[in-house]
Amino acid sequence: MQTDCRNCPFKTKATSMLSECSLDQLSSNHLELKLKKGDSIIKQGTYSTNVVFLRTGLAKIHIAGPYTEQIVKMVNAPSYLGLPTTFGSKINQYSVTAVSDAEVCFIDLEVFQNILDENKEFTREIIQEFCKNELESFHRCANRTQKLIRGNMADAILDFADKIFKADSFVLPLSQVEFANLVDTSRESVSRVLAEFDKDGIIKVNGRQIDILNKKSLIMVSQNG
Amino acid sequence: MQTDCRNCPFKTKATSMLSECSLDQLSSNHLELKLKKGDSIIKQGTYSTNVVFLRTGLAKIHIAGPYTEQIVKMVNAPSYLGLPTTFGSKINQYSVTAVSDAEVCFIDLEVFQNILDENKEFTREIIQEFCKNELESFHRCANRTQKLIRGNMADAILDFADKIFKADSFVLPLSQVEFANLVDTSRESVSRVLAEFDKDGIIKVNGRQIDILNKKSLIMVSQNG
DNA sequence: ATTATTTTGTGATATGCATCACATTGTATA
DNA sequence: TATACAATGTGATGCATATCACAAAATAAT
Repeated sequence: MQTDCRNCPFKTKATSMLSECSLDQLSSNHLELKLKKGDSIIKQGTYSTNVVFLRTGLAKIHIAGPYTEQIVKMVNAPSYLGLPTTFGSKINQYSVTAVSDAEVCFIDLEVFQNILDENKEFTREIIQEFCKNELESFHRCANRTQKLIRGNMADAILDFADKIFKADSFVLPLSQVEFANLVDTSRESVSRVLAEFDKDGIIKVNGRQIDILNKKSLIMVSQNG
Repeated sequence: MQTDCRNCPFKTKATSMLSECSLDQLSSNHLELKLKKGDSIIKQGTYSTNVVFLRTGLAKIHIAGPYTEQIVKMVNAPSYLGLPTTFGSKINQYSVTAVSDAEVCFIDLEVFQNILDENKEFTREIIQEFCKNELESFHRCANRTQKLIRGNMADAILDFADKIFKADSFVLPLSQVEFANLVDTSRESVSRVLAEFDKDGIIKVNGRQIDILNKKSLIMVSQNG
């Protein structure tokens, strides 16, 4: 597909400053796709030389662990996906799946690399992104294993509210099984703890609709393990 | 301290290809230090605008979790430390401490940024490094929480052997408390499981001296949770 | 050498949560 | 509209492992 990236309304800050030359190269070397909820964006174990730009929508990054599928991260647009894979082994080390309808652009790695080489601002933004991710994963590592399930679930709910939806009412984009895989627990515990939170008046649960009623309590729970 | 980085024997691949100009800049803008085991390299919560190049030695990256200190990663030389902090908030988000004698260079962030801007090869190497780290943290995330303690301890021992020491006999650079913080368990469990592994003839434990006797068994254990 | 302090070994107990089992509801499919 | 299948709710049970409590050993300090 041939779209002019100059007019892409989903550019990140740094992409807006790409040189004309780079924008041209990008325009003529990317494949734009509209995806539906549940569609696979990157498949673990398959070969790939593309970087994926998530223009719109929400996705989950997940890995086949030794026993179950583990969701390691939720990502919302705009964001670049698949860099670790393409810069590394070329075999995807994880899967990415849309959990909402989404639009993505597949960019050839070589083109992406050229753009990096020729646009310092863009490179900085990418590196910053990596830095942020690394810190996040450190914190996740330090939290997840020390807190009890209630704490981790509170964290996850707060993350959805603050980082993903930027609202205290939202529809969970995950089933309880997926939620469990994100929070490192069992499906049953997710069900039970959600019910507890509801009973305690911290959140209101209605199917997958979640309304945070008492954010302070939720934060308290997240801090008490 | 004024040393000529041109002759530094600890350069990484890409650093060897830095432009003359960049090497000059680096030479006249870094502080070289010799550290002893236990010395702090980066302190969580303090302000910093330095990137640290770990020339020689072994370090641990650790974070104050909600309850205990958590070791999120072991790093051996040569390696750059502190990038996520300096590119992000300038307040160190984690601590780094030498667990062996070590040599480090403190490089001003501005200088480091200039070098990134002017040396594509170097930038690529740094990005590759980030990619590798991200993958590692994903895998850690997917493993740690699904495996039982025996599996995680086997993993950690294999990591030390393969990634850190590149030998099947080594002296653990960590106390049992630290080891526990690395593996997300209690000090007591570390003691017990090490004794078990020894009893089963998988490894030989002598104080902190570890000899892997049966690597296949160890790998088996690591895979069975 | 002697004392103090940290590190390690090991039993007994308590508990958070996974697992199993099945009922119930909700949602696609024919 | 009926039927199949997926997602959820909820009790009962078992188990891995954290925690507690000391003893023993090793290391550091005086």
